[in-house]
Amino acid sequence: MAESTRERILDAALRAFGTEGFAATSLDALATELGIRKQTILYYFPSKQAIFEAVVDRAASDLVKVFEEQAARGIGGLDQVEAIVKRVFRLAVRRPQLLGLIREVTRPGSLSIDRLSAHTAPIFDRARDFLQREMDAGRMRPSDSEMLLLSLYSTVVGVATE
Amino acid sequence: MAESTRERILDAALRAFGTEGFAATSLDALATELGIRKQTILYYFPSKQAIFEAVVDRAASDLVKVFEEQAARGIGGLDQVEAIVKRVFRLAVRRPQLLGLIREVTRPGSLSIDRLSAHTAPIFDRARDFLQREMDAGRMRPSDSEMLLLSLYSTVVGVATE
DNA sequence: ACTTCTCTCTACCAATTGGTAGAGGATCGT
DNA sequence: ACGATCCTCTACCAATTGGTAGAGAGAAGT
Repeated sequence: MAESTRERILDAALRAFGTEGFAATSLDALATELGIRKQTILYYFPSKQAIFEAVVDRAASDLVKVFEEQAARGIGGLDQVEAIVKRVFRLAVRRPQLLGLIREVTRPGSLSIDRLSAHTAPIFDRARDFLQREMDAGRMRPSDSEMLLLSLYSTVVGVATE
Repeated sequence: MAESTRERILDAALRAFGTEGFAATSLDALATELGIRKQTILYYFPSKQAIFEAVVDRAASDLVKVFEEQAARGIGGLDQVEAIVKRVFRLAVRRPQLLGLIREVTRPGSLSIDRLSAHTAPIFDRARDFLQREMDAGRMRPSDSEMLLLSLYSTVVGVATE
């Protein structure tokens, strides 16, 4: 078997949740799309909510992986920030459902928002520490924040028009 | 009566569709929130889809109104563009549900996407004509497009940090 | 007094929803 | 040959969904 049923379910769920939305996606529709029965899905995941959480977990770890890979190169300075943002945005462009998924997670009343922030909190911490270190080392002045924003912006536009 | 029942329904529907999403919003929940019965809603609107379309229509006309008001001042040049973008973004910040609504409209399989573009098409046409005129008049060079983007960006950031 | 129109209600319905219970078919180690 | 485990299935259920039918209240016009 090239891809396990469980993985196939997660793939289809990511696409469906990210484009149609969580509420608009029924287990029956998901199953039909995969050529299986709804109960097969419920064998792998105890509930619809559990599928959503698994999808969020996997998407978040994909994101974290991309982040870590680029962060590990440690070229330092604004170039470092730019490179990371560029890679993350490339991922988002290549898999737009990820953005849709974030939208679903951040909906009011979502039970999975803690799950996402649990994954991303370490990243934000590292980013904060990095900026602090750069500033302490004199490689970046606090007033560079506008420059940073502008730099991020041009990166985003660059990737978008690519 | 300060506000007609029909208007109250549209207000609540905009908030609900824009934040929870179309599929996640049930007529029962909407009615309960308004202290009325679901069938009262269905008296004013023939179907849930019709409510959505009415909400889109109203939101779009709000947007168009803001646009027209600023466009009518006709100060010309990049300042004109900036001023319009600024006002539109202010509206979006003040009523974030509008952005959520756009997301719902642009979902795949949405039947209302034509409805939105019917409202916004004239705006885009006017914008294109405006840019063409400015370029023909020599007040803006085609290579200014990057400048334009940058200008829009700083406007957005400016409004956001406001 | 009677009709008409506007509005909100109760009562009900078929379809779909997420989820449970459990049968049966493979494939495995023994 | 034999359970045991893994997987997918059929059958079913209670709750919720969007929507229909129609009663009744109130105001307005005649």
